Amino acid sequence: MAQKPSIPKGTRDFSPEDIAKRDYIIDIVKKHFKVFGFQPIETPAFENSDTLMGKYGDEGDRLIFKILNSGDFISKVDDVTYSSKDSKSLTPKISDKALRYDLTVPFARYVVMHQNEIDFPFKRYQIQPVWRADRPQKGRFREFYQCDADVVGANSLLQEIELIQLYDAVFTDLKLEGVTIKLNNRKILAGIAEVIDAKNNLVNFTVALDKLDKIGADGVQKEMLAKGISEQSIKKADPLFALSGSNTDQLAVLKKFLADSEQGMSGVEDLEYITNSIDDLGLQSTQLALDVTLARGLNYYTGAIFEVAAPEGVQMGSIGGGGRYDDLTGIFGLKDVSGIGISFGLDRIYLVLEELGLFPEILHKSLEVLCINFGGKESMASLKLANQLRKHGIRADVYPSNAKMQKQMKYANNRNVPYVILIGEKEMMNNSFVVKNMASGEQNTFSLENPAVFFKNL
RNA sequence: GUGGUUGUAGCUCAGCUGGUUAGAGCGCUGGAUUGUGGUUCCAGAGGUCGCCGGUUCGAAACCGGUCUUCCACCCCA
Repeated sequence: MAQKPSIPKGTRDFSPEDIAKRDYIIDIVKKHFKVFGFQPIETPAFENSDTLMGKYGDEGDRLIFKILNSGDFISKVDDVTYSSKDSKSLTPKISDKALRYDLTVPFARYVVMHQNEIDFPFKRYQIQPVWRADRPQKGRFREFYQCDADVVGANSLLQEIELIQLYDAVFTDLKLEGVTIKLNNRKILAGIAEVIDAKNNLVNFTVALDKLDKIGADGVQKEMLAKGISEQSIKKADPLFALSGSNTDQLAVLKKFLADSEQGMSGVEDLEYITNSIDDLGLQSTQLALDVTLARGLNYYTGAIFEVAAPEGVQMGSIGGGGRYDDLTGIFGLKDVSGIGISFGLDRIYLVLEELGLFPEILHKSLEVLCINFGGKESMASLKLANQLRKHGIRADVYPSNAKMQKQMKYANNRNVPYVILIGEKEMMNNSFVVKNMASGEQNTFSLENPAVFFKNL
């Protein structure tokens, strides 16, 4: 062998068993997307750079994979830019396309481009890979799948409630118990910043607050101080660090805390309405937990913020996230269209299901029946029988060559085939076939005249 | 992008402070078993020790670089 081939860092091959498991998740997610009235779209793997750049903050820009222009792109760069050795100014001259970074921004672009053919409110789902030039870690890849459901053109809180129920429906169907849907509202965060006099430091404040469960109150306060938030402001925020108890308890505290902030109170009202409605409607297996420290996607979320945490005891970052964005399409020239969406992190859900052993056993059975090949007329009879089985939707195959029985049986065993069929010389003579149950070792003979006797209760 | 970590057979991993021909289990191939897998027994194949360079009489081991793995930070699904 020459040099061993490899794949880029953070990417993966998916083998048949992986695909079976991924399809299992995708099928369930898709099923509920459809049942909730979402319609599928797909967008290109790469977009024009200016569609993506600047939409995810500086950090996001860094993580976007840029695609080099075709042709002799370097000769078209002017000497000043070329010799400046500055990637930031050089990049736009040699690259005008980039790989999709998430599904939300391309969707916003799609809505604006197709606004005249879309019936609003528009509920769309999209399951496609996205790419980030991040450094890989557990559950973090450079190519991974997102499964998004978004509603645009509807700004009632009913959407928030519905999407929480959608999360619940999917995780219940996946038999993944103990998932927590964390809920916050950007208006709450803005209100807090207002009340504690840190309005112009909102992002730094929330990013630091987000780390509360990770680095503790001390760590958060230290970071806030370092980011230029005054000691008085941090002191005023003190009640937040101790916030705990039921959703109702927390809301009561917030109501007092945010009394002087119009925006904050509006956020409290939203959360109150959502949590009350969910209490009313009920959730099957997930739980909804208010979390004022939650601060994701600040670059475009304006209202609700969601984040889905794996069951306790599983070491995994969030397995889903989303929120409301009042003006996402505004950046592409379509004003006043409110949107809200959630995302399922397929690859992380996969890892969680794997860790908890929640994939159904049936996924391992890629083939239900294998016919042993005895060559000649016998193999033709097997092929005929296999075709009859296939017509009834049974996954059946004939071993492709007249190899040793031992080898064929071993193949069936390794592939987890539950039934092996033998049609040899003996069986040909009396027009029959033998079925071996691989789990029990039991063998039964059936007539080739009426194979349905065998397969009717498969 | 910053700091650390890992890489030895198809897989999981041993391999001592540098010393002859680099090991195990599982898997694979063949046989015991010419119509029976999964259990058992016997035999066998399979490695430029991630890659490039350096130190040394001698490197899987030490040093430098590079790629990769995983982890923390940043950020995120």
